[in-house]
Formats: sequence, C-alpha cells, structure tokens
Amino acid sequence: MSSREGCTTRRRGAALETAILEAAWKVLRDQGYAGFTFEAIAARAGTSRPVLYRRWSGRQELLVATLRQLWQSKPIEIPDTGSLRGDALAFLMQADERRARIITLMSVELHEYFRETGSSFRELRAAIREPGQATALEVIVERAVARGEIADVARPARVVNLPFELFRQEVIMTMGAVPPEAIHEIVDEIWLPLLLQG
Amino acid sequence: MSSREGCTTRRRGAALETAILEAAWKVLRDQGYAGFTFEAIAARAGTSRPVLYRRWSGRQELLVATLRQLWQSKPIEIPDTGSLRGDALAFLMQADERRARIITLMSVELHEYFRETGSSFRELRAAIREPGQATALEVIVERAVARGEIADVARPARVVNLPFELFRQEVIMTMGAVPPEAIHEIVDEIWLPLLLQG
DNA sequence: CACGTAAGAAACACTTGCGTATCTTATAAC
DNA sequence: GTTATAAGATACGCAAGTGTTTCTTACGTG
Repeated sequence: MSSREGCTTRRRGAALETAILEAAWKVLRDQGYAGFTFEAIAARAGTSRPVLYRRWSGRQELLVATLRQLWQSKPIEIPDTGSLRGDALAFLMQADERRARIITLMSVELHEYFRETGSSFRELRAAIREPGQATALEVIVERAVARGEIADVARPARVVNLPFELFRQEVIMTMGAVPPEAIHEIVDEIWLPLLLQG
Repeated sequence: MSSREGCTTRRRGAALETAILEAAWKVLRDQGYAGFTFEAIAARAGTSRPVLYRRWSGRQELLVATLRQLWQSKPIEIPDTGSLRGDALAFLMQADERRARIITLMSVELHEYFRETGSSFRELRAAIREPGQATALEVIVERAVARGEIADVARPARVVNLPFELFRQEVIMTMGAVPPEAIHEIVDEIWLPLLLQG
C-alpha cells in the first residue's frame, strides 16, 4: 500500500509534503472523507502520523490543503470548436473528465463546514470565483452569437448555464461519471432547442 | 435526550418501531449520517441496541427504513389547477415545502452511505419510491395533453421531469428552500417554452 | 390468571482512530 | 567531518462504536 516503492532515501521538506498531499488525495478518492484519517494517509504515504501532525493540526486542515493543490492542478479550458453544439459537448465532456469526481467530493467534504457556518455551496462558490468573470457557457454562447449562429437577444443566466446545472445534477445523482448519451441528451434535446427557438 | 419522557409503559411491536424510526430521523437530522449510529439512535429512542439489531442488520438498512417512512409520511398530491403552468407551479411549491429538507439530506449528507453501499442517490430513491408509479410531472403533462393544451407527441423523460431536476439542483446549491422567483423562472423560461415549441 | 414473547439493561471482547511522547537515525547545512 | 534538524518507528492511554450474549421483567394473548 505504501507509495514509496522501495525508495530507501528519506524524503524531506517540500518533496515530502507533496508526496503526502498526493497520498491524501488518493485516500480521499478511494475511501471518502470517512476514510480520510491521518492513520490511513500516513500509511499510504509511507510515513507516520507524527510527521503529519507536524504540518497540519487535523484532518480538516489537511483536507483544505489537499483540495487546493488538486484544484489548481487541473484547470478547465473553454473549447472553441467553431459550433455552439460542438463547444457545449466538448465543455461538458471535459467537465466530466476533470471535475466529476471533485464535484461529488465537494458536496460531502464541505457539508460539515456548511453545517458549522450556516452557509451554502453557492455562497462558497461565489466567494471563490473571481467576480465578474463569465462562465464557460456564457463565453460559448457569446461566441455563437458573434458567429451569427444564434440570435443576439438577452437570455436569462439560468438558461445559458442550464447544461452545467443538469450535468452537475447528473453527477450528484449517479455519484460518478456522466455517460456521453446523457450529455448529448442535455445538449440536443434541451439546451439547443431552447436557445434556437427564439 | 431520551424521547420517552417519563413513559413507564414498555412499548412493543409497531409502536416501538415507529418510535425508533422517529428517533432515527431526528438523529439523522441533527447529527448527520456520521452521527447516525445504533448507539445514538437507541439512546434517543430510549431503548437499547439489541432491540435495534433484532429489526435491522445495520445502519444502512435502518437508514432506508427511516427515509422510506419519512418520504411516505409526507405525500405530495398532484395538483389539478386546470392549466399546465398552474399545475407545474403548484407542484414545485409543494415540493419546496415538503421535500426540500429530505432532498438536501439525501444528496449532500448521504454520500458516505452511498460509498459504503456502493449505491447512488438514484438507487436509494428507487428503494424509497413505490415502484412503477408515474412521476407527478408525467401525470401533469399527460393531463395537459388530454386537455389539448400541448401536442400529443413523445417526449423524453428528461424533458418531462426537467423542472424537478432543476428544482433539486437549486435545493442542493442553496442547502434550503427555493424562492418562488426561481420556481417561476424554471417553469416560465425553460420548461414551458420547451414543451410548447414542438 | 398463567405463560410465552420480546423489551430493555448490562456487560463482553474487539476494532479503529485519536493525539502525544520518546527514541533512533538519516541527511542537509555548515 | 560535525552538528542541528526533522524523518520515521513504536507505544501510550483514551474514546466511540461494533455485534453479541445473558439475564430480568413487563405485557399481550389466550
């Protein structure tokens, strides 16, 4: 189970810390927050609990550090395929690949935090997002308008971001990856008809 | 903490079972799934763990029983206002009032349960729902078709049930009740345009 | 009213994780 | 090379929950 793989040298400082965060992520991914214990993480990283306690005071603190590193290591790019449909599909596929797991996790991990602070997913997300930044789908729609693909009319934010809402819903409902058919349904049977009708 | 409140009589059979399920629900509501232990539930119900073990094999089984009772104790009636829009609005308002809490719970709090059992929200819902029953929105659409309000064409289940999906998403994101404006947006800006365009 | 069923109390051994203390030994810096 | 530092191993008492066993006693059935 140890991730040191016969490595005899003793790791230190930043290298050790990175290795621990990687191990922590793997434990979180495989065992969930309930299995996210210093015991399990130390074992997986091939080190011992005191080493973890010297860096983080407890599981919450380590969790934040773990998610922060993970989030920053996997950015999502806004696709530019030349068509509204292509962009939407590519975007959702990418989100599926890169964010499905994190989305499920976040709703669990942060729940304890929500309980304590009385805040919500939405508030936290708003606090984290850079203000005034357009969502990927807003950019995608804007480009389609510029190409003349769809009419240049005002659209409610809820309509523009609909695919991602439904995608997230799907992720939460199934606890995992969203099959391509579902993504196609969302785009072809709901979103495009809605955008094109105007 | 015991819910027996000076009750000296010894409860039996169905009465005892109901009392335990009520206690279980309170524990789940107050302490979350992490605190949903036989120990805590037995204490809250004013009984002992063996009594619980005689009925359910473990926390997962008790959880399903608890949610099923809760779900069925607050049935949603399918509104019949005479118009598609009125029915949809009334249905979502009712869902908001009666289901917001349990939905939050099932989707956010129970990930640990899903992990333990290897199941998902969708499966848990199936275990709780009475089988073979049409969803409220399916009935509402059917009636609208019968009235001649909308065309009699085949519609994907995803389209028919869209309002509830979006409603649920809203509940999860806000961790609570959904404001009426959001419900109106879902119905007027998304669902009705989609249904009426055909 | 007698009796069988099951409620409820208490204890069992066991497991997992916590947070800390102690000690060694490798290694980076000087 | 010597030395300060921190890695890594081991062990501690503590707490909470598990699943089970045993025993007593209340209560509904007949």
